[in-house]
Amino acid sequence: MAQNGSLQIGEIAALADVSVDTVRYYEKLKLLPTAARTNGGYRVFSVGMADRIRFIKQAQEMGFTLDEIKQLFISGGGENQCKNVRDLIRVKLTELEDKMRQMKSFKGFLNRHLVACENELDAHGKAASCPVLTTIEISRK
Amino acid sequence: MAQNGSLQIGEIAALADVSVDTVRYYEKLKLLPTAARTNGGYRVFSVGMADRIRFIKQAQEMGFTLDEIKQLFISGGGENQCKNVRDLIRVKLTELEDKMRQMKSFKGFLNRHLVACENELDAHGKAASCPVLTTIEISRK
DNA sequence: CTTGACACTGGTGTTGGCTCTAGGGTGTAA
DNA sequence: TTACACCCTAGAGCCAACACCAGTGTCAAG
Repeated sequence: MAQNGSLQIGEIAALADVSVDTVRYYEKLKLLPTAARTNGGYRVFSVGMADRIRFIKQAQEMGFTLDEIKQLFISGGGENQCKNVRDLIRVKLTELEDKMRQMKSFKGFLNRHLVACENELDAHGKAASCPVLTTIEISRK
Repeated sequence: MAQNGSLQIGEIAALADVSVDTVRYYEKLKLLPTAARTNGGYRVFSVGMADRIRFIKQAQEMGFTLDEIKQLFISGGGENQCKNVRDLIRVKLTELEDKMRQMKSFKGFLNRHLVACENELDAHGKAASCPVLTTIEISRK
């Protein structure tokens, strides 16, 4: 609506696929810079802010908390800013790699159970007794 | 303490690396079978329960909610029990694969920034202006 | 100059997954 | 027989990350 490529909160929220509440919340948490205002008191955003919000969302999906993401943005400032960011990214990368390894092995675990499940179903149909449940100690009352 | 290889709540909690509150909480949510009691009213657990608790914790780390994990344990019962578990595992597997793909691309993203960071540091030392922060729109006040 | 869509603030509510507290009982060891 | 570590229950509290609400203001269109 506004010229200059500047958007109001509803528009940026739609672009970034979040709610307006979320945008205000992120501003309050300093995940976004304090937005400028119109005379009427409406926040105005540059289009690029949508990218930043999407970045936040993606990082979140990767298991980062909002606080950690904020650290990534702030990370001390000053002389060693770049170094701090680098260190943070390194830590996050190893965490990510760790988690991926874990997921891989858990995937294997689920896969093995899936196969067992299907064999049992082939052999006994609907009434098959589930081999997954018994494996995970369900039966030890 | 107790013979028979049966443990009390503090012992099983330590084994599974969770708090006693967590164990009681899981029992309340039916993630664990209702524990037997001593005359004095103390819960008693078999050693194997620690495995089950650890399974729950791991599934949780993989992004499953406690409720979903419960579904895995219960999943209807009766005739189609095995089929239900199978279907659930299938859904979870595709979710897991999805997430792993996402993580891989996010890892690449972080890696690229890490490289940029290190180049900048090589070139300008401590005072390097961080290329990550500017990229993610931090500078657009 | 009113209507309707959108925006504002401050506050409360929600969900998941614990965590803590109060007030009490159990059990073994000195 | 007292000390101490552990256990019990019911319920309140807590944190993250929003969602929702009331009461009010803004503003472009007709």
